[in-house]
Amino acid sequence: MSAFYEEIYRAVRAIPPGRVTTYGTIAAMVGRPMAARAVGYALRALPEGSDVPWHRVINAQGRISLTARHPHETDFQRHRLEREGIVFDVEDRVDLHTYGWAGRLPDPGASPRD
DNA sequence: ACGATGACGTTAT
DNA sequence: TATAACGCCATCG
Repeated sequence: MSAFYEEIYRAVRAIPPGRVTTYGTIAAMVGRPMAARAVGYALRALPEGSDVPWHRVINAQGRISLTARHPHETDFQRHRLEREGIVFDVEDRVDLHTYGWAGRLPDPGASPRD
C-alpha cells in the first residue's frame, strides 16, 4: 500500500455522512489537484469490507462513475447514498451545490458548511 | 524501462 | 445538452 493511497483513504474517511465529494476534490486534498484519475484507481483497490466510505465519491458531473460494465456496482453505490438521504434527479445526478462537500477549508468568519 | 489502462476533469465542438 | 479530444497521474503487465 503506497503512502499515496493512505492519504487518499484518509481524505475519503473525512467526508461526512449524507454528503458527497468528487475525485478531483480528494486529489486536491492530498496535494495532487491533477490526479483525480489516480484517485479512482486507488478506490478501485479497496477491499469489499473496507471502512472507507468510497460511495461518497462521485465525479464532477454529479454522477456515479463506476464503469458501466457492472450495473450492479453502480446500483449498490446509489443505494448506499440514498440510504444517507441523498437524492438523485431524473438524470441520475446528485446536486453538488446541495450535497457537495468541498473538503476541510474552514474560512475564518462564515461556515454553515461542513 | 515503457506503453497501456482507467471509479477523472476541462475544454472545444 | 451530448460527444469527442486532450491532458494528467499512479499502477500494471
